[in-house]
Amino acid sequence: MGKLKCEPDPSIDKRLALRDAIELLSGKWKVCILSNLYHRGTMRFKDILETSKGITPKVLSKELQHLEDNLMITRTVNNTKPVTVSYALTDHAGETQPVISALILFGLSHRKKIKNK
Amino acid sequence: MGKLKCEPDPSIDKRLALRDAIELLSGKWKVCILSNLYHRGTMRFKDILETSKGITPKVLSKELQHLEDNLMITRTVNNTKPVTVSYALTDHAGETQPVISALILFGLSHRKKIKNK
DNA sequence: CAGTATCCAAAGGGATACTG
DNA sequence: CAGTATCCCTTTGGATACTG
Repeated sequence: MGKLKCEPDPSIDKRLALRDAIELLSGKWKVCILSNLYHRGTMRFKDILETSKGITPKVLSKELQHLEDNLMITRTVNNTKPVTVSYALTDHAGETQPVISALILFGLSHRKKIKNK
Repeated sequence: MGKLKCEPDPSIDKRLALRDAIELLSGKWKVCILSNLYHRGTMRFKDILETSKGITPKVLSKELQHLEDNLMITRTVNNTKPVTVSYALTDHAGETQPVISALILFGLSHRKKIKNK
C-alpha cells in the first residue's frame, strides 16, 4: 500500500504495527473470508468461493495466498481423487479477536452517529 | 469500497459495522492524519500537509473531507488576513482509542511472527 | 493560505475462459 | 476441484500548476 511517511509522535514500531494490522484486514474480501472460516471451521476452496458471494476464483486465490503469507490461515492439499484443498484459521488468526470486537463496537456506534446526521 | 456480499454467520449489523470501521481507517493517510491531530491538537491545513510527509494538497483535501463527513474531525475557518482553517479531532474520534490499541497490540505480535518466518 | 484542476500511473478487482 | 490466464474497468494516489 505504500510506505509510511508521516511523522506523528508515537514510536515507529507502533506505527508500523498499526499499519500492518490495518492492511491485513483491508480490502473487499479479507474479513469476509476470515469470518467464514471462523464460523464454519475448515473449508475447501470451492466452499469459500460459494459463501463469499461475488468473489471470483482469481481474486479468492490471491486473497488466500496473502492470508497464508501472513500466517493467518493454513493450506492443506488432500489426497482425494480430484485433488481438494482445505483452508483453516491459525492460532495466530485467533489473536485478531480483540481487534475485531473493538472494530465492531466502534463501527456500531459510528453507524448510529452517521445515520442521525 | 463496494458492498458486502459474503454471508458469514454474525448479524448483518455487526458485519456492516465492522466494514465501516475498517474502511474508516483504511488508505494511505487516514491514520497518519488522525495520529498527528491526536498528538498535536488543533492543526491548520498547512501543518498537516507538512507533518504528513509526501501527501499532496489534493489528496489531503479529500482525506480531510472524508474524515469530516464521518464526524471524526471538525473544520473551522478562522477570521485571519489570509484565511486559515483549523482542524481538530471530535469526541467521536476519541472512541477509536480502543480500536487503535487493539490494532497496535496485534500488529506488534504479527510483525514478530512474520519476521521470524 | 487553503485549497482546486488536470493529467497520469499503479493497484484492486471483475468477467470469462482455460488447465492439470 | 483448484486454481491460472487474459482482458478490462474503476479506484487510489501522485505531479504539477493554478485560483480566491
